[in-house]
Amino acid sequence: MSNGYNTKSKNTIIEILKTNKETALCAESILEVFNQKCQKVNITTIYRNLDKLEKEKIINKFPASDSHKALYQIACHDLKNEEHLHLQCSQCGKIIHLDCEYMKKFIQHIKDYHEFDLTCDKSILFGLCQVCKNKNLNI
Amino acid sequence: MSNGYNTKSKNTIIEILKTNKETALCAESILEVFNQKCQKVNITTIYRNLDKLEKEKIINKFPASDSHKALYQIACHDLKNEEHLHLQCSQCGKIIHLDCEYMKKFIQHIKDYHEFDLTCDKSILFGLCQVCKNKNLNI
DNA sequence: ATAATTGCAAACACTTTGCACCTGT
DNA sequence: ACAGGTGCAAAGTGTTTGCAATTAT
Repeated sequence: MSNGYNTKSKNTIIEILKTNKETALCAESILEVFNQKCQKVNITTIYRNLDKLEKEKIINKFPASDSHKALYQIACHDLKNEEHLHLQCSQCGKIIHLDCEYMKKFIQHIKDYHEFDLTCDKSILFGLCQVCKNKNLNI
Repeated sequence: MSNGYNTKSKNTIIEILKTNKETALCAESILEVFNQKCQKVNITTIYRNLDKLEKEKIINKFPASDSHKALYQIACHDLKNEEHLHLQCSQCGKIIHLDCEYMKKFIQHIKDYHEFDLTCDKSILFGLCQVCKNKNLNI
């Protein structure tokens, strides 16, 4: 019934992910921020809390990608229950939530025409964001 | 200049991936087929050949997905150099190459409006294909 | 002949698990 | 009091690497 105890670790992780809404972080990065913020915590605790938070649908887990690390992000409730796709910059890790007509049409088209039901919250499209593109030009 | 020696392992792997065009396989699955087909080979050899074949652009590697394993597929030259997206059924592993107007419009829109350059050959959209959908209903 | 490929064992990185101890309710 | 959370060490999984032996050209 309950979602377990209300521990400091759990709350701190939520807090960290909330202040990093536009980025998806890996467990290790969350640990780093955690340890700067307050007392040291073990990576195991991070993983266990992330698992719980995912089950509670408070956060969203993107399975290991190019970097071989799973990425976590606070669940996006602005977009309600609407299915939407995510873009991730391979360079800086930033996640862009796609919420536009093109995306909706595209998903519907895949369903209708290709007879394929997308699992949006497990699907990430990789690429390069504007900021990194420009950064690369200046090198 | 050259692409190394022409070994049996390398050719067998290409052969296996060619007879599995519609699916993307992980290293372990390729090994299984390999060992049924002919003499035993080590998983290390599979990985090393896959790396080489990817560099030679003969195969396409999709970074670790939901299953935590990288998936490999013979490069799709039917669609020329045209960028296209891939759908993969989470259940049966089938890969669908998307080649339609909606997809092209969608990619262009992401580029123009969201200022994000997709890396199509690293991006997989997960979901459920028609066959598996029906299979699940009959259970 | 000699450069590339292979097998094996060990290393690696990320993640999970077992168990004794600690904390929240 | 006791269910649930934590730290530590160890194990697990997929992948890579070092090195000596083998194979392709």
